[in-house]
Amino acid sequence: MLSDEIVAVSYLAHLRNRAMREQLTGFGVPVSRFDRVGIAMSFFRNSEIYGENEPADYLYKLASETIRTCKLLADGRRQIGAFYTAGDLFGLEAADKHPVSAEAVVDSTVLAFKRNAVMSLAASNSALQGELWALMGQELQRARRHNLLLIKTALERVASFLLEIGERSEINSNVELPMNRRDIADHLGLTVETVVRSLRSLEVASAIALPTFKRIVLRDREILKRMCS
Amino acid sequence: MLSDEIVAVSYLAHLRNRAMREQLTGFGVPVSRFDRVGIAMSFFRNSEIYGENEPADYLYKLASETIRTCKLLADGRRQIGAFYTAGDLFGLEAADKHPVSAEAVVDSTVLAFKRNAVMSLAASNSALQGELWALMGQELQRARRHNLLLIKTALERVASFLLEIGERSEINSNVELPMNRRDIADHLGLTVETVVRSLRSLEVASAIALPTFKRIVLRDREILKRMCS
DNA sequence: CGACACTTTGACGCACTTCAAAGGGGGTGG
DNA sequence: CCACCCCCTTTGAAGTGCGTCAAAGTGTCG
Repeated sequence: MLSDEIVAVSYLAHLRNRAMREQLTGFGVPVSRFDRVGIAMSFFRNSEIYGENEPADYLYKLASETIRTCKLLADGRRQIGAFYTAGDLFGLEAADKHPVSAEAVVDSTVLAFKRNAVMSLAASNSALQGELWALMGQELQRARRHNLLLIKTALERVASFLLEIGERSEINSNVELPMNRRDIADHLGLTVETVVRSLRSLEVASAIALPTFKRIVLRDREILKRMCS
Repeated sequence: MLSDEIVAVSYLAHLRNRAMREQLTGFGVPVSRFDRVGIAMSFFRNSEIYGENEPADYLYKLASETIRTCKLLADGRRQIGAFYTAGDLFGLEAADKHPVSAEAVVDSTVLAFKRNAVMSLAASNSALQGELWALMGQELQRARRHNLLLIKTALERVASFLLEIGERSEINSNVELPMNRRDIADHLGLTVETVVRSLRSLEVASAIALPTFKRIVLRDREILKRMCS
């Protein structure tokens, strides 16, 4: 049983564990077999959940808010591989070390699962195994789509990015960005200034509106789609 | 048994099947559980092994030469995701469609395996399952490393590329490039001209030598490493 | 030998970066 | 509640790395 594996990873997590899991049920977070067990942990914004090359002993499910995975180059350039939102699983690696680090974009809560426990449970549970397989597939797809994005022009990258995060909240067109311009820039392989100018030019083209820094209204997704490539 | 699944995928493959498998043993191709079964198929250079969005019914092991995986943008831009060399497995997807196409860079030979057969065999064979899991992990790592490459400068990209293909033939520093400049450019997200100029400037820096179009001598890997970022 | 595809080189233009400075917004303390 | 500060965002001007276009050079195959 996975529940046997629950240990106090941090004192904070230990204290808040039960209360948080109870809170989580009210958050509209998708429910799966992962939700019943695992250690609830909170992270302040910009704090590190795990670092590059650290042992990948845990697998995480994001309970609330937003996480980014990063890779740093020697000269300080930063690559944000992906943003994860509530309900997403992250931190699963085929190798035993994390090739990227994970940080909280804003104050966030995760459920942590012992990798060994999950993997050994999967050995005898084909449904779980399928879930993990699908997860790896999604990660691969995500990485490949990002590759494709990185060969596009600045405007195309920003438009693609907006559509991608817009998909997650399809119903209304108001998108609340959890990350700042620097995060977006490092995700798209651009500078902050270029991101800003691209957003502005999308606004001029009536594709979007920018009521505040962090809120974007997707006024015309068709224009955005046409600008994607 | 997988051997039951062997069918004639193409007439050519059918005819050459046995003879090719016999030839393959002499090629120094790494041997694994995959080599005993599967359909040997040959492809002329630039011919397509499978296309984007085609059903992913087969998994392939490259017996000889070189394969590239491609994605095309609407306006004709091409992204080469990866090059595969003899012994590599490719074409395994979590989804049931190939998200990228695969083409032969030069005349090449592959062994094809029914995906269903491999997957169902893996269900009862944990060693094979581990092999497939590791393969997905490699693909993910490859994609992520490529992401990182695409945020670098032209010179850094070319240097990284040379070191990567240089790793495969570590012993001597003579690298025989199977692909042309356009393939390299489309892999690195650059133009042919920029690739050429970067190679020339690496030659001027005494990092490499270019005796012919397709042969590159890695004269100083330390310089290349320093130029990687 | 000639046709062809690929590679290389040069000149020029542009998209994005860099550098600099001004313009909010939100939080804290008085 | 206002004032101040800090961080983030935005804008402008100038620089540059890479793309584009054009043409010459090189290897290969019939």
